[in-house]
Amino acid sequence: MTPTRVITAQVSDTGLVNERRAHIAQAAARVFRRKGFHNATIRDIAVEAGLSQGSLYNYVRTKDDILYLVHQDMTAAYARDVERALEDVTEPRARLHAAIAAFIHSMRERRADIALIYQETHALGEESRRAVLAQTQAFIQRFAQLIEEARAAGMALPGAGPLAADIVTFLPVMLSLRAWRLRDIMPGDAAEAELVGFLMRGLGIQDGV
Amino acid sequence: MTPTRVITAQVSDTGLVNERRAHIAQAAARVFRRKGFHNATIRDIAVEAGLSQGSLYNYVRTKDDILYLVHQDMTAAYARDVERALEDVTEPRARLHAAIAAFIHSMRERRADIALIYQETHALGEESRRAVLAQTQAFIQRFAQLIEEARAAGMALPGAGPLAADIVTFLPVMLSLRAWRLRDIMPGDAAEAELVGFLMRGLGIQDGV
Amino acid sequence: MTPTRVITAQVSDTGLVNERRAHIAQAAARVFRRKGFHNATIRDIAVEAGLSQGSLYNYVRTKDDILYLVHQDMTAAYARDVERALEDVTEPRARLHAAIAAFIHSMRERRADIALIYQETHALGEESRRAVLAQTQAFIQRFAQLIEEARAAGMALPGAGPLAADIVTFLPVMLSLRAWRLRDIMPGDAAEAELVGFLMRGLGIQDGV
Amino acid sequence: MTPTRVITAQVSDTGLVNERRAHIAQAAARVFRRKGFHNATIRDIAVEAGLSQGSLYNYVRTKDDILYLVHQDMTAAYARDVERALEDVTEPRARLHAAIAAFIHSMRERRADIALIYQETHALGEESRRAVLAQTQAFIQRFAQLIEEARAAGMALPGAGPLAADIVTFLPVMLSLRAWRLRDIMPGDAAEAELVGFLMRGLGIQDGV
DNA sequence: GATGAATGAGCCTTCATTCAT
DNA sequence: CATGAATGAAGGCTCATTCAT
Repeated sequence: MTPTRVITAQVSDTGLVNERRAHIAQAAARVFRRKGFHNATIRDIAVEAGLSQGSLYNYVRTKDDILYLVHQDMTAAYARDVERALEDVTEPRARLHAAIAAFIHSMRERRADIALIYQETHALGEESRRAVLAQTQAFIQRFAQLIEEARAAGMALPGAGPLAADIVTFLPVMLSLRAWRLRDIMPGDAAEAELVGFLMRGLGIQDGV
Repeated sequence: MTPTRVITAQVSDTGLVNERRAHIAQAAARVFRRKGFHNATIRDIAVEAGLSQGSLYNYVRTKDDILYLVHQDMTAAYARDVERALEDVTEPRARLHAAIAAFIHSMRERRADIALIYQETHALGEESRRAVLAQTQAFIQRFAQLIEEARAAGMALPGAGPLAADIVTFLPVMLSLRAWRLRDIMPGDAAEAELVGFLMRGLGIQDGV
Repeated sequence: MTPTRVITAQVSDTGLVNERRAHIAQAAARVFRRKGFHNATIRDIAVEAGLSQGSLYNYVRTKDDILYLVHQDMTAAYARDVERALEDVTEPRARLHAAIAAFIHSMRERRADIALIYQETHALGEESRRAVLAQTQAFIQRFAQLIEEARAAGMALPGAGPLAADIVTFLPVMLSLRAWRLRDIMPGDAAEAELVGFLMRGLGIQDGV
Repeated sequence: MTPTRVITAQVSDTGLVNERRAHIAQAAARVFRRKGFHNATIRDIAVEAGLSQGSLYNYVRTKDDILYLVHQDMTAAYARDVERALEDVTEPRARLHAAIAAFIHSMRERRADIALIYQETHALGEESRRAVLAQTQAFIQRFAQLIEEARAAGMALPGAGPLAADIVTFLPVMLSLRAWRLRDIMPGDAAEAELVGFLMRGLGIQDGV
């Protein structure tokens, strides 16, 4: 949510800076998906973004900055997917269910980006990594909150222990990190459904009650 | 199980080759854990292994070979952990339970190695990656088999769908990839216990029956 | 004539690229003459050219590219020598004579470069070699053409068989590849004269008729 | 003829040394023809010779030594071809003709070896190169001698100047260094015939008189 | 602010030669 | 004498970053 880390720029026009950075992050994401972070060069990214190398460095200080921008965007993206799914749902039990389903769906749709995150987070510099993990942490706690609210609304969640939010936000990542297997086993929506069911049972929810 | 990929060596003494390769893989793993694959240099690895750069290349042909050796060893390691846990257990339902618990424990104990695998598999060359994934696939199918046997022995597994083995072999990875969070939440064995419970419920197993 | 092979550059300014490449080729030629292609390092060449290694690679993609540039330049150089000698000569019989004499002279003057070509053409990559040989072939055919024109103009060339152009363009190479001997036998211009005479007689030309 | 350069060996049994060296030179020649001198490794040569690397170094001190042995053998080979052609010919004018024809034939048959010599002589160390050039020089002088004897026997050689022996021993090299062209122009024996004719006319010999 | 050429540190890999067994 | 593992010095090439224009 709140980007912890500040990237300093050569350019002073803040609006321009933000606009360009978003543009750079998107271009970089495309390149990273294609070649991975380590095989992507600054040149590649500049070309994809339609900028000169020199210009790029007016908005970003290091390659690490770019990776950070990409992480931030991607993390924000799936968080946004979940929030969007919650927009029209008010009943707490339904909200928890909707969030889980939305997250699962998001993981499958964004599997390429998610894989990138899980592969390259460790390549971030200390500071960047901390900022990204904080962002992820906030997302996990969002789920903890949803669980709490469902419970407060009377939902029986006998299976929801201290790790519940972590489990719920981790297992669906399988749709990305195990995509190489799932491809051959079953259609994606069936996989999503099975995961939803598994998580529900794991939390101890019987028939959505 | 059956290593698909063969690494050719300059040295002919097979015993020596195997011994040295194991040594190199261990040294490399230490370096990779410290700096990641891309930031680790062959020099680093040679020094850590107590070899000259030239000697290293008598046992390995490329840096990719080293990463492959590391992957293979680590994948074999947790598979071995599971097999060991099964050695004295014969009853199919107990075997499934034992395997799950052992795998979960292994993931926590080997969390550094597991993180390495999940971060760097994509850095493997095509052929190496295929070989490693085949090895992983075999491991997943081992669990599919255990589930099948438990079911054949009369165990009710209403939650075990086509993805059961994948889920069981993926969720515990959380103990590695989310180690940065768990550290602050609860002691490791409690986390293990919670995961075991979650998986059991997810599979639809009631109190171990 | 028409350079078959295209070298891609990192730098886009075409004028600069051409200028620098010419400069690099000359520097490289000096280094190659001194140490041979295989013993010359990119570092050597960069230093000789007054460039950094990195800069060098902005104009050239591989060491092979450099060798190709050198070959191309040198081949063009002696071809140009011959063309220049033909500029003011119109009578076909005189043109053939002028071309031969000019080529012989060029071989002696450029003996160091020619030796380089004959020693290192085989070190060129497949594509480069083909391009250079095509260039050489065009030069040989130029002589075939001159011979044809002389014959059409009524010159008796009883000795000019299918290999005539090859012979005429090969024998003078002796002034380069046997320079180690000629040095001790006779002055260069006398050697040139003897070769001219030999070729003339070989072609069956009597007293320049 | 007289090998100027002495190679010191680790092994004292002279007979064994000579035998092994001949063996090594032949194996090396095969490897060199296949990959060129610079791309051939000592390992390649040892394998081809059926020796261990260590053993090889008992008979030879450096890679340069090997190249020297190969040069010496190859140079001796075509010289021997010429001598053999002279064995049954006594008449001086016929001897000159036979020598030229034999040399031309040898150049075509041994074109791969000859190309190797012309490409790699410059890779020889100072001392080795001098020894090889001395050997070549002796061969050239053999031709000078044959020319002299033919002249003494009454042969008119108006075209034979100071370079005659050099020309006669150089032009036929064309069959090797221009093999890439001749392949497409005419059959090898026709090429040989044309060269014989050309040299004869060049020397001023009319119809073998 | 934009551009893109320049830079230099560093990496993977090869290989002739040595030497302990 | 034979073996073959060990070595270390290079070498070609890449690329993030800088900086003059």
